[in-house]
Amino acid sequence: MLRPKKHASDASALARFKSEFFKALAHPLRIRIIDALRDGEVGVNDLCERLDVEQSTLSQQLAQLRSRNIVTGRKEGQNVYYSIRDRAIFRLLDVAKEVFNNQLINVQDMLAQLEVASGGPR
Amino acid sequence: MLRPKKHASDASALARFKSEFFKALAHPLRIRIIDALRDGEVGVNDLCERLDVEQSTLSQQLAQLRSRNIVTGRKEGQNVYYSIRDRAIFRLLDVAKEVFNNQLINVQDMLAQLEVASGGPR
DNA sequence: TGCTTATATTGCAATATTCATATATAAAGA
DNA sequence: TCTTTATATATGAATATTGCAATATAAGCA
Repeated sequence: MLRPKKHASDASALARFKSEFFKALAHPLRIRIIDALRDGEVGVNDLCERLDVEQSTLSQQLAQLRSRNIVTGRKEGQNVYYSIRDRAIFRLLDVAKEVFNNQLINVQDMLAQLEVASGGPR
Repeated sequence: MLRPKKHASDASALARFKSEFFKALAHPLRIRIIDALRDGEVGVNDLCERLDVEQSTLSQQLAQLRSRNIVTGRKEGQNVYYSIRDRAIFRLLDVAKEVFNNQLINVQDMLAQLEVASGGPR
């Protein structure tokens, strides 16, 4: 063993944190929220209509993105405007898109693949 | 509405697929597996020892990475050697690290933050 | 103060994920 | 063939995540 287990906690801790971060991106609605914030801050009300989801559902997902420091909310009067904290996030999404493109499949195939991967339609 | 709902399925489908992809990275062990494959293919047996996990647990997580086209396994005799399909994955991890660095916190703080974000230690 | 609008949070049932044990499969050797 | 070794898969219990409905909070207005 190069490193005794007692000293491996750092690498493992980093892995835990990284995975927490990716978890923030591991939900369709959260991806759509981030995409909706590409061009700057958007109000919750606006988001709710654009994404066509329940208000409480949106608020919950926003809370997750907040707790992972991905978005930040600015309160103005009764409204709250959300924006992305670090635009490097978009690069992350773009690199991800690149990985998809490398796989040379289109969205239709992606969906079919999705269903295979998850053992059939839910 | 700019786009009627019936035509929004593509963006939503892409979001679903992206989130599936990030789900693959949303687990500490899977991150560690990917990291372990940075320098080329590694046998399952070797991985199992390096990562210090149950054989079946490792095999299950490898199956997830396989089903999402992130790794591929090459069988040689009784052994199976895994490798990363597309090295763009590593760029993804590197950009993620950059996001962490932008937050200007160290691993210790990350862990503390983890516990707050998840509502306390598990 | 009471009313309305915007957002957040709580409670809870449904669903999904994880991990270990046990079992299956497949290759190699005796 | 029987045995061993390597890997994969099935089963099931524990845990985590999700999304809706209901409720709370907070700001602005009558």
